[in-house]
Amino acid sequence: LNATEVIAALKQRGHRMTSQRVAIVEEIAGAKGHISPREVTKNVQSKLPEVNASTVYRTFELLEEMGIVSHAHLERGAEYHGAGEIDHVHLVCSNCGREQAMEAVATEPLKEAISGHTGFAPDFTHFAISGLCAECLARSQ
Amino acid sequence: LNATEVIAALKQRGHRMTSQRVAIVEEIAGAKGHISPREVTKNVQSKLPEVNASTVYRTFELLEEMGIVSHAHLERGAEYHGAGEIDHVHLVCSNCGREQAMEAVATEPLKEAISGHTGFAPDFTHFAISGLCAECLARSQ
DNA sequence: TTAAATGCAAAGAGTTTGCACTTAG
DNA sequence: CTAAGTGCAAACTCTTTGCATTTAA
Repeated sequence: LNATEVIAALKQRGHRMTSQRVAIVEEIAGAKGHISPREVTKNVQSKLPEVNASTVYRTFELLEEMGIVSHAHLERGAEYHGAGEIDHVHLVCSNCGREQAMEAVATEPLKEAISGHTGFAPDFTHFAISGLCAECLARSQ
Repeated sequence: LNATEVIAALKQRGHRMTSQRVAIVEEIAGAKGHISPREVTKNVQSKLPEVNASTVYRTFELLEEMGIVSHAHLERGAEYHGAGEIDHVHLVCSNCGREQAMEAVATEPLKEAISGHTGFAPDFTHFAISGLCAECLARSQ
C-alpha cells in the first residue's frame, strides 16, 4: 500500500486532500499487516492532535468503498489491511492472544469442500481463525 | 440443551434458582442454534419486564464457565450455543446476511493443513466464516 | 439469617451521526 | 466562492462494574 498512489487515486476521484487525510493515509500505508481505526487515531493524533476519530472512521469507509482496504473481524473488533495484499488469514491464539498470518492459498481445499457440500463460497480472510498457537499447544500437553 | 438439566446442574453447584435465572435458562435452552445476549434480554423481558441485561450477561458468563454454552464471534458481536451440540461452523453470507451452520468435521483437512504448515491448531467454530451463499453467488454471475 | 443474585446507574469501548464551521480547489 | 471535509457533541450499541437492595435456601 503506497501513500502516494492512494492520494493520487483520491485526487482523481475529485476528493480534496486535507492535512488530516494525508496523515491518515500515510499512517495506514505505513502500517504492516493490519491496523485498527483506534491505532490510526492514536498515532495520527501524536502528530496532528486535533484529528478526530470520526474523521479516521470516515476515511476508512471511503478507502474501503474505493477498494483500497478491506476489513476483517478479529477478537477485539475490526481491523483493516490493504486490499491488494496477498490474501491471508488471521490466526489468533485463544490462549496468549498472539496473532499470525498465513497465506490464504492453503485454505483452497476447505473452500472446495464447503462449496461442494453447501454451495457456500467461503472467504477465510474476513474473520480471524481462532485456535492454539504452536507454543501454547505444546505447553498444554 | 435441556432447561431442566441445566437448572439441576446449577442447583448442584449450589446456585440459587431465581425466577429471572429460570426464565433466562429456558430462553437459552429453547433457542435453536445460537442466540445472542440481546435476543435473550428482549425475549425474557417480554415475560419478566424487570430483568436487566446485566443479569443476562452474568448468566451467560456462568453457563460458559460451567461448560454448558460456548460463544462464537459473528458479524454483529458474540452469540452463544450449547457446548454439547455437534461442533459446527457458522457460515454468514456477506451479501444477504443469511446464516447457516455446517458440521465442523468438514474442516478437518484444513485443520491438518494449517497445523502442518504453522503448528497452529485452529478452531473454526469460534469465528464465523464469511462468504457468499449459494443464492447470492448464483445471482452475482 | 445471610450471602448470592439482582437492578440500577454509571462507565467504558467502539462506532455513527447531525450540524455548524473550516478550507481546498 | 462553495461544497467537501472536519471537529465536536451527542447518541447508540454492546458490555462490564460497583453498590445498595432483594431474596432463595
